[in-house]
Amino acid sequence: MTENGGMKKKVVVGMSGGVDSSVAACLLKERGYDVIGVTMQIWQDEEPERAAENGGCCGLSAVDDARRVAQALGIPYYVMNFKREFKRCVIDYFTAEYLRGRTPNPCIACNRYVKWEALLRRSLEIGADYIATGHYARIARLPNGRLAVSQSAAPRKDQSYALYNLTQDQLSHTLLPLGEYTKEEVRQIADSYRLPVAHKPDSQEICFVPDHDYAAFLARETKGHMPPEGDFVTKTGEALGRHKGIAHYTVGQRKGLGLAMRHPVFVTQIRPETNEVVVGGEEDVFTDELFCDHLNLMGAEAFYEGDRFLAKVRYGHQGSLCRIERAEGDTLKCRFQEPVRAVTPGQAVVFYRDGYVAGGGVITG
RNA sequence: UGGGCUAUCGCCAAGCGGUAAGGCACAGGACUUUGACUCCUGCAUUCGCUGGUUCGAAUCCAGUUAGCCCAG
Repeated sequence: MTENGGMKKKVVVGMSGGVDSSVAACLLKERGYDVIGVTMQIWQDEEPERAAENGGCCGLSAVDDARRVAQALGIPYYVMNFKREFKRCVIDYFTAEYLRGRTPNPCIACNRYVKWEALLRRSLEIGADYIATGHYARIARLPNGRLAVSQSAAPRKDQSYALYNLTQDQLSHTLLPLGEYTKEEVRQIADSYRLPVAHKPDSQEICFVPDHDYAAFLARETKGHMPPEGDFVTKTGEALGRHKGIAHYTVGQRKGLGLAMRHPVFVTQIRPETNEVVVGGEEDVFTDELFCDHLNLMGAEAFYEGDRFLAKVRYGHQGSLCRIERAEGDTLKCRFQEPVRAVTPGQAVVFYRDGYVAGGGVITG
């Protein structure tokens, strides 16, 4: 017996070796799917001893752990190499954005282009009907007929934001089995099935920059061709000191500026044209309007002036009410009811309505 | 060269005879499947230097050094 009436549906589960994706595979198997475990090799070092220490969502202990889980579940398991796609769609994008003084979100790019494009394509090629991941989010069919990612049953852990850029076609081939569970429940399930990764710590930070030093990573990627030093200035143009190069900063940043003022100072703007980093007080980092481009329509078939949404400006943002002021092509402008902190070019803005993702885009200013 | 002022942690800055506030910066940790933000913890046995007065001085006195300002 299966949930899908008769024919066993085949699903490829992207297994990172962590608890979440392991439980995702486990749950799908329980529900009667024909489950195949796959770990994507995307950036890891070849030397296992070095990579083994990296616990990230895509770390390398990854492969060992994922294989063990697959074995425990009795499902076939493969490692697929997507380094090429990852380099092009994630790392190169990540680097280019920072060099432009913007702040990328690599997880979103990885989801859209590596997991849900490269992995999905190859999964379909080997006869799968779906791919699945351990994201905390759900997928719903809306009254208008469109598919949309909706927020997880566990609000604290909701990861719908990172999936806003998926297409209708991609969603139609996607299962997110963890959407109804909380992190605690997932760990309990892992425990009850005696999965070897039940108590593995959560991943964090950028998977391909495990030491958290993204500036050093950029320097390696660019072979030292980093944007030059420049001035820290106030919004009125007063020079306050020297910065290390625009790639080292992001809007809203406080730490690492080395500026000893009477009060904390934050980056309020990065100006690539003049190589200036503008700083100001806490109040200067709030704004009530936002522009974005590369709009991806998900639950909404279009955006119109006057539409109201709850907008998230970064992963983990609780969301702020806003109203669309202009929508042209795949760009739009919205205004927030209350000022929002650190609206940052390069980051994604995701528009929610009734808990589902209506769409989202890349912040331009 | 006279006269005045100021010298306290990397920066700003309390302190005014009773045994070194605070802010910024910085470091470490927590939080976090992005960058940030936020939170917690740490951070001058010592107050330009040398003497003196005092039970006791960063705080008073003398000298000295440095910087600033006004006279020249």
